[in-house]
Amino acid sequence: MAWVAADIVALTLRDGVLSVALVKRKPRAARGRWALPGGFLLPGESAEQAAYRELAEEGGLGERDVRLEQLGTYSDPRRDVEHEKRVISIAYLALAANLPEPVAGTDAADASWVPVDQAVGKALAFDHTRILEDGIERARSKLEYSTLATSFLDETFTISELRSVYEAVWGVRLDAANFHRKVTSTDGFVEATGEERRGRGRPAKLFRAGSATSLNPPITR
Amino acid sequence: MAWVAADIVALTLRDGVLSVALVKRKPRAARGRWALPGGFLLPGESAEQAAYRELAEEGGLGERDVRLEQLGTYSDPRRDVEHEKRVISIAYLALAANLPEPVAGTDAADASWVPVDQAVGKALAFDHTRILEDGIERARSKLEYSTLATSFLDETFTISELRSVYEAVWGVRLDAANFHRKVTSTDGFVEATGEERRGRGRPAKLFRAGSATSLNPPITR
DNA sequence: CCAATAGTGTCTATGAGACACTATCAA
DNA sequence: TTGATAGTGTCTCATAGACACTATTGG
Repeated sequence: MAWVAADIVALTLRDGVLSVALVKRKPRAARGRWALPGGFLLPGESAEQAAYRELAEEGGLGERDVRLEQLGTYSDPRRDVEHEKRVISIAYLALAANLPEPVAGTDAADASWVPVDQAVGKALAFDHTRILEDGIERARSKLEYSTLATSFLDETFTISELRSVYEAVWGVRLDAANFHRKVTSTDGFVEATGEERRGRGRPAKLFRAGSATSLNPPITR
Repeated sequence: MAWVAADIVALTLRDGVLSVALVKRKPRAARGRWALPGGFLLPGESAEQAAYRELAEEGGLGERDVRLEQLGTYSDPRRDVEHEKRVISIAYLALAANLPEPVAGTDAADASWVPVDQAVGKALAFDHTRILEDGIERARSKLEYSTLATSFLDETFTISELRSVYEAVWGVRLDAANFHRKVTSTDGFVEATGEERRGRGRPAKLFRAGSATSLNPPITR
């Protein structure tokens, strides 16, 4: 018998920096420490439903705004010695665009977006640093062979914005010319809307996410 | 509060056919139905430890013989209506070579290897058909970009044997010449032992698994 | 005009796949 | 010798990446 929690690695880009939602805990266990948002499953609720519920409570996000994917389950009996009962955590990866500042719900004294480089350096509660690292690595590798990158963007976006997702998550520079050709020539990755966006320089065509979910060939890191 | 089980999709090649270990259940819930091997976590035991314990009990396998990888956690509240309490399952994928016939342990009236095509057609207990399908798909896709295929083979093997793993798991024919070149020219995938194996035809050089775990570029399906 | 950003052309090197060919054994 | 299996050579086509170039805007 164990308590089952759903915890969430919620990633977004803030000013071009990959950031994760963290909350300052209010419950007795690990009170006052920074942790991933999450909470226990309610009776009759699946872990995925619990994750969506937590996202709605702490971030005001509906199912349409966010892509959720199961990351893994953490069940080491020593992972959470501060609870009286055994706790296992089903971790989810959530990606979304322009997430609002998270709100401190009933279980949190504070909540905010933290650049991932800083977040992995913080001493997070329980084994959340490990979960966070696994989530970042999952996001990095899924960019290669899936269309996940578009989840970080609004419904319409330019190719430059899509490229900057890759550059922010991977921490590399990509050749703009080759990236443009590759993305637009991959069937189902993006589709043109016919609109344009003006700024400094030549106006950029706008695209929306296509129907494909996996990329073949992949975008190489 | 929930009961937590570890269930295992244990795959091996039997006469060139991808097969999965199934047990006929003896416990009250779903008694007499075919299911994946598995069982509840003991106090103080992680899910991974529980999975290894079940493999040892039902297959006589040590940690060295098998590669274990977490597949996912299944937590739908209706996934297991036959139990009185809620049960969630942490599923593992296990790959091994030449597995012995599984033995019926305390929780099983019978146990055997079943070709995966037959197994997905059986009405397995709970949501085990879904878990099995996820496990097969995971194995198929991991062959592409990891060195997982060598887990299906003995410590030393020929390139033809390695190729037949891909052919059995993917259900395709691969060009022997190109496969040989690709595998031997990928750093760290296989390393020659200097030995040979004789049979009909030209003797085949023997190899063992190299130190690499990920394949770049991948083997394409 | 210039700076900035978007997007195209083009060359090269690499690698996948087709398939002809050579090598080495058992029977 | 023949048939079977292992392994190499070689050609073609596709594509990734480098980078020069053109296109279109704001200031």
